[in-house]
Amino acid sequence: MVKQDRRIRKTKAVLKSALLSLMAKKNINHITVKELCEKADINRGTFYLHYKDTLDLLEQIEDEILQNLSDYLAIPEGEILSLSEDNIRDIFQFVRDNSDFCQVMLTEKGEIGFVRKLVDFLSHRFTAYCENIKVAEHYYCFMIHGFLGIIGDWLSSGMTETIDNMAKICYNIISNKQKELLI
Amino acid sequence: MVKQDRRIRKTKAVLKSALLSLMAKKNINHITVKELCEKADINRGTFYLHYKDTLDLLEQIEDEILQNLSDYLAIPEGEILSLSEDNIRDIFQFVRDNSDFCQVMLTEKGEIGFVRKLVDFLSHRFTAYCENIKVAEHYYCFMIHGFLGIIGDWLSSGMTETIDNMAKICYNIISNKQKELLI
DNA sequence: AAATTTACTGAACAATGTGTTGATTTTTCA
DNA sequence: TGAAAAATCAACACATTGTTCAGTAAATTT
Repeated sequence: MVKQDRRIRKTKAVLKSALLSLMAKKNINHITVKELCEKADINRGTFYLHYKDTLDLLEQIEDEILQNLSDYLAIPEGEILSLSEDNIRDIFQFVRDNSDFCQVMLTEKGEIGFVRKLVDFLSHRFTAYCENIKVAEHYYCFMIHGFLGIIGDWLSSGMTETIDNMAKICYNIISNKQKELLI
Repeated sequence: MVKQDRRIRKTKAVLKSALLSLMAKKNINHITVKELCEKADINRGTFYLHYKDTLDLLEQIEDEILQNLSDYLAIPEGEILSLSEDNIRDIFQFVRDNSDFCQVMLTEKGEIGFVRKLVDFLSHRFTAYCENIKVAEHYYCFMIHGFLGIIGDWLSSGMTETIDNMAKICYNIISNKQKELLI
């Protein structure tokens, strides 16, 4: 993909940050193109040059974040990851590095469509090593939703716990280390 | 709460089913009061007699379903439930009995606010029996999100698996019965 | 550095949806 | 059946939408 004109990059960036800032305060349903453009200090016509509506903008932001996560995890072609403590820690790190976005999208302010996209993404990268595929699918569905649930809680509570602690807690739940879990 | 006028009950019922039917096809953002009322064959003024906007209607539907779930689980005052296989089965049964609502609200069409409400609801009824409160909270957050994730998948795939099977799979994951899980 | 291309602006526009009103009709329920 | 409550209908001022077009500013190319 060829590099975009600097003006376009700038326009998209301010619209992105304006939308996230508005979404922190109100539901996406109640955000109009008009107020978004006023917040971003962008002509309304310019918005329509790039996006269909606010939801279209939101979806492009989502896709961008997923691409960044994909680059960040940097999985060699064809390989798959396990839910190791290191990998879990990496994901917590990514969430904190993108907390402006994640704080909005993975908590009560967010949009269920993105959670679904994220689940699909993670499901395809973290795969089971057991033979019974059917149960394995359910198993990973469960683990990834549980993992994302904890991430959501961590974000909602202002990310006060350390990343190391959170990764340890998650890993212990996933690998069922009950003893370590209850200490 | 005193029984409502039959006309009001009827109005609310048609609006509810019209909204769910529209939400199955398009995002709540793109549903206007006008088209909702046309679908429900209700005067637009009548809608505003009862609701502020479409989101207000949706939230009232959500609260009603949560109340029904609460009645259905019928927990004696002050008691708490465990994530037993029976309790899990009951919840699957409730989801199937209310599949018109759940199919919309617990899959990609849904609204994240309801998932959050449901997590809070379930978290308060299913509580840990270990002393370390902090970890217990995370533990139950994880388990309930995982559980709801599987329910969402089950709904998305048309509820083909039997309730007994789903309950068994969930229970085995939660109680970490790896052997049964992999059979 | 000049020329060319591209993006943004500002203003206007018709079209559509919103939220409310008041008078009238219909339905409920006691 | 008669009083009360709810739904209807039409109308309204208002806001947002999505598009257009001529003019301006900024970026890229040569």
